[in-house]
Amino acid sequence: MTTLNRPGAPDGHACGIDTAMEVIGGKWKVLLLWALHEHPCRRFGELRRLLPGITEKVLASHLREMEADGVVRRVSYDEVPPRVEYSLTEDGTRLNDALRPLAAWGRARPAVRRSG
Amino acid sequence: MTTLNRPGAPDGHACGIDTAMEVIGGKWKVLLLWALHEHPCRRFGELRRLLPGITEKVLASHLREMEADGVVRRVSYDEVPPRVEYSLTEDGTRLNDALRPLAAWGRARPAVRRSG
DNA sequence: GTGGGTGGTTACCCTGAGGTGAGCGAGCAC
DNA sequence: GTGCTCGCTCACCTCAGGGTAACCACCCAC
Repeated sequence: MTTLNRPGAPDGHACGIDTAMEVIGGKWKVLLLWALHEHPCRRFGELRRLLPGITEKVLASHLREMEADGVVRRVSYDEVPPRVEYSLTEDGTRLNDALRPLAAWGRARPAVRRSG
Repeated sequence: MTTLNRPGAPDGHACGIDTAMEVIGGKWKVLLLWALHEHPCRRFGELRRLLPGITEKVLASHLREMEADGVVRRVSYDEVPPRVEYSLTEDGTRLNDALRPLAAWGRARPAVRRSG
C-alpha cells in the first residue's frame, strides 16, 4: 500500500488502518497470527502443518516480515537438527485482539452473494 | 484470498477475518469506507477528488464490489448530466466501526522500522 | 465547432505477491 | 554410504490487481 495519503481525515483512523493493513496484508498473516495465538511457541514445521496449503517460502517470508514488524518473536536454539520457535509478542497479541471486532463483523454479516 | 482453510480454529475468529479481508482487501477500500463515513452521500467525481491518486477504473470497480458486498449503497438519479450518489449501508457503517480497534492498534504501536 | 463537466467503460500493460520445486548443511539411524 | 529430519534459501513462473489512457453519450458555455 505504501503511504496512504488519506484525504480529509482530520483525526481519522485511516492513518492507523494503513499501518495495520501493511502488517496483516500478507495472504496468510492473519492465519499465522491466529495459529500462534492458539498455539504459543510453535516450530517452523509445526506452523507449516497448522496451515495446510502454505509453502515454506511464503511461511518463511511472512514470519520474517512479522518479526520485523514486531508482532512475532523468533527464538533459535543452536542444536542439531536445528530448532526455531515462534511466538507472538505483546504487540502481536494486541493486534490479534484488535482483529476480534473485524472477525465478529465477518461472522455476523448477512448472507453475501458475490462469492461467484 | 478465496476460502481460507483455517487449520485448528474451533470457534476461531479466522473464519470471520477472511470474510472481512475479502471485503476490505482492495487497495483503496478502507480509504473509501472512511471517506464515505466522513462525507455521507458523495458523488463519483467527489470521491475521486477525495482520494487523490485513485483512478476512475479502480474507483468504479471498488465501488461496484463494495456495493455487491453490501457495504455501499448506490443511488442513481435520472438526470442530465448524470448524477450518482454513494453512501454507506448499515453494514458498511458497522464495518467501519469494526476497523476502529485496528486503527487504534496501528496508531498506538511502537516505533516501527521496516518502513523502507 | 470546441471545450468542459457528468459517470463511467474498454483495452492494454506492468508489477509484485505468491506458488513450484530443488537444494543445503548437519547429525543420526540403518 | 544412503536417506531421513529440520529450517530454511534460491531461481523461476504465474496470475490477478491495479495503473494508463482513450473513449462514450449527453448538455451547456463560448
